[in-house]
Amino acid sequence: MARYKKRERQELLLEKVSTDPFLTDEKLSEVFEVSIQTIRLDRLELNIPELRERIKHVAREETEKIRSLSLQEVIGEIIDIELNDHALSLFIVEDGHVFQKNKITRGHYLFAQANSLCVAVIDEPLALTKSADIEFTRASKLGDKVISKAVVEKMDGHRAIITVTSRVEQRLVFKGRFEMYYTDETDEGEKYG
Amino acid sequence: MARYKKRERQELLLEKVSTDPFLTDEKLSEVFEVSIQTIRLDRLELNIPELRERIKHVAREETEKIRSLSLQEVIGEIIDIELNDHALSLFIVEDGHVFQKNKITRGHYLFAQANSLCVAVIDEPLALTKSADIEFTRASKLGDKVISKAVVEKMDGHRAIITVTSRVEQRLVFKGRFEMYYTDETDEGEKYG
DNA sequence: CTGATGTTAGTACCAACTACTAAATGAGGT
DNA sequence: ACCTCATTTAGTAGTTGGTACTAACATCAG
Repeated sequence: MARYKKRERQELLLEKVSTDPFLTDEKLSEVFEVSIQTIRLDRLELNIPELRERIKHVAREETEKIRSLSLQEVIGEIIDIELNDHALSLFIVEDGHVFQKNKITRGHYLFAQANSLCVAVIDEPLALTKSADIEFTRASKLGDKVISKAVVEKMDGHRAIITVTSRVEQRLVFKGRFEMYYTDETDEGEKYG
Repeated sequence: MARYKKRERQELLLEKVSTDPFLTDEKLSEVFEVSIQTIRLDRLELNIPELRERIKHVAREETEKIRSLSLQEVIGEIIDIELNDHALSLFIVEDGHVFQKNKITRGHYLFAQANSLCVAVIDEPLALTKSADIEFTRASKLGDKVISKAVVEKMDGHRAIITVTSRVEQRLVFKGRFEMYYTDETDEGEKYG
């Protein structure tokens, strides 16, 4: 392992640090077979913060991601809404949403966007999906911006019919017809899921 | 704000630190109006690690959570599978999967379990959901163990029909009929999503 | 050979600690 | 009021993983 020249080492350093932020300067100096000072100069030039700052950063970032990925009320970001009438949301397909092999979006994320949009558009304390007919008309892929539109067709008593269409650059990727159950009693829930 | 007595202070300390792990001993000593040494004695007695260790811990823990919640290939754990015939999976409803208000499972997680089971049961390089008719028959809740069963009804050419039923303690919570598109060409994907 | 670029050494200093000793302050109990 | 034990505070030395700075090498190209 002949030592790298500056340029090369710095590129590898960036990569190393971003894949494993838990490396001290000392460890890095061993990996690259240079002195600690060299590593520090490199970090200075590349604006890589010190170990503790890096860790703090991932800790904060990840806690936020957790909230936005798993605890969020809605998959996708709502960009327009008229309660009990219609709603629009944007969902950007990221790495975790696709099949690794071919980068095609997993169907259930498109469904999740549509489903949570239906829940959101209904202006009642409790709204649950009762049934749905759905169709995936085209494959969407990593990086796509999926715009989903929900239109409330009918509301009577405790039942709403909503049609959803999702498009990437005007082209339909998903459509569905959702039957929702809703009520103003907050703690029902022994009926549907 | 009269200062607390030891017992009380230590309980509050545990709570404080777990809700916000980014607090230094100095900040904590200000909050509780005691000296830094007192805080350190408390941490010693309660086995609370120092700031840096706490941060390191959340940073590592959270990165794992991310992977298990968002990047997993299958929602739920496959417990039995006979390719092109049938498959069973178990999905335990956790905090991130339910509505906070009433702890009812969001529909799209049940759909995700069924959908990913359908993808898994088909023994071909590429399998995509083309359409589905689904029904949520009962509400499932936080802590429920949902067993999903997929049965391949028919396979011809590039099309498979799969019926899925999901139950919590024998009681049906979800059922669906999935139409899947599949092919042995790895990089198709311009058809469905 | 000289100069620029790159690398290493070394010092002083910092935050946020641990580990330890020792002194001051309570709060009761009799 | 006095003694006592628990609690709190103070202070010192040492650690990790750094920053910031100065100064001394090393390497190579023209």
